[in-house]
Amino acid sequence: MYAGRVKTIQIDDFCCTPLHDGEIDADRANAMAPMLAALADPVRLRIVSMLLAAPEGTSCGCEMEGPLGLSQPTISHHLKVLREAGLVEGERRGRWVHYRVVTERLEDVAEALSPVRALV
Amino acid sequence: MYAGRVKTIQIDDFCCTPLHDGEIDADRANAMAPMLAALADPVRLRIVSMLLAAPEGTSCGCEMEGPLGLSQPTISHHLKVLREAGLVEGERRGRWVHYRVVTERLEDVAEALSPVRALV
DNA sequence: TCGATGTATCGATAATCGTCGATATATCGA
DNA sequence: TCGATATATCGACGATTATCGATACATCGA
Repeated sequence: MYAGRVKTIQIDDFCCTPLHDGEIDADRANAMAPMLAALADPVRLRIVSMLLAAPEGTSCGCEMEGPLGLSQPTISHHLKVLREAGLVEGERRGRWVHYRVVTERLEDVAEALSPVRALV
Repeated sequence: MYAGRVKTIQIDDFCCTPLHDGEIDADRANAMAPMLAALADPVRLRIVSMLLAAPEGTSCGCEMEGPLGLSQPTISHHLKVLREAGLVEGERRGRWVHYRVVTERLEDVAEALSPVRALV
């Protein structure tokens, strides 16, 4: 075996091998970020959790003002963010709009974040 | 909030049963939101994914400028956000800092977002 | 039709965020 | 010690965000 000569490089004179995209490339990252941003708020996390825990998985927005301690426009804003991220859906029933979590979307996010599954 | 009186209530004159906190109460929501916020950025998602895909699960920051197309201060900023969220750790090796994903933390986030597990 | 109630939108404000250039700090090789 | 390289911090800028009061829209009961 030759002793060295591959170049006069020191073995410590580089940091690491080149990086490449992993499971998540630029396009996927751009698609996922808005969903995570929609969840990255304490109020919206609680909304999602409350909806999941509601008797039939649905509730109207008017029930949320009390528990969350926020104004109606603010809650409407948060529901809109969640809706636009595809994480909840609203269905009008008379005066009220019943919201439910789109569990498939939520699962997708959870799945994408699971490093174990990403590595298997 | 109920629209009707508890007494002379019409069967259709209320929207739904009262809401309570689900799996995620206010404290937990406040604790989780920063972790999700750290992940709610395309650049940081790619950093995490690249680290997970790196040969030994680690890489120095200097390898990221090229693939991400961002300046060194910007990448350093994103790594700091991920560090402060507990999602990555950095270990100094000479001139370089080798970063790795704290997979346990990432699993925690994924777990908390999985509605199936939350309901079982 | 009218008044009451739930929801959405508008406009404003204070706070946060992503990005960069300039600069400081840390480590190595010479 | 000095110069080179990797990383962190600082200061600034434009963009986005969370929140609210005011207001518009939608639906119901009377």
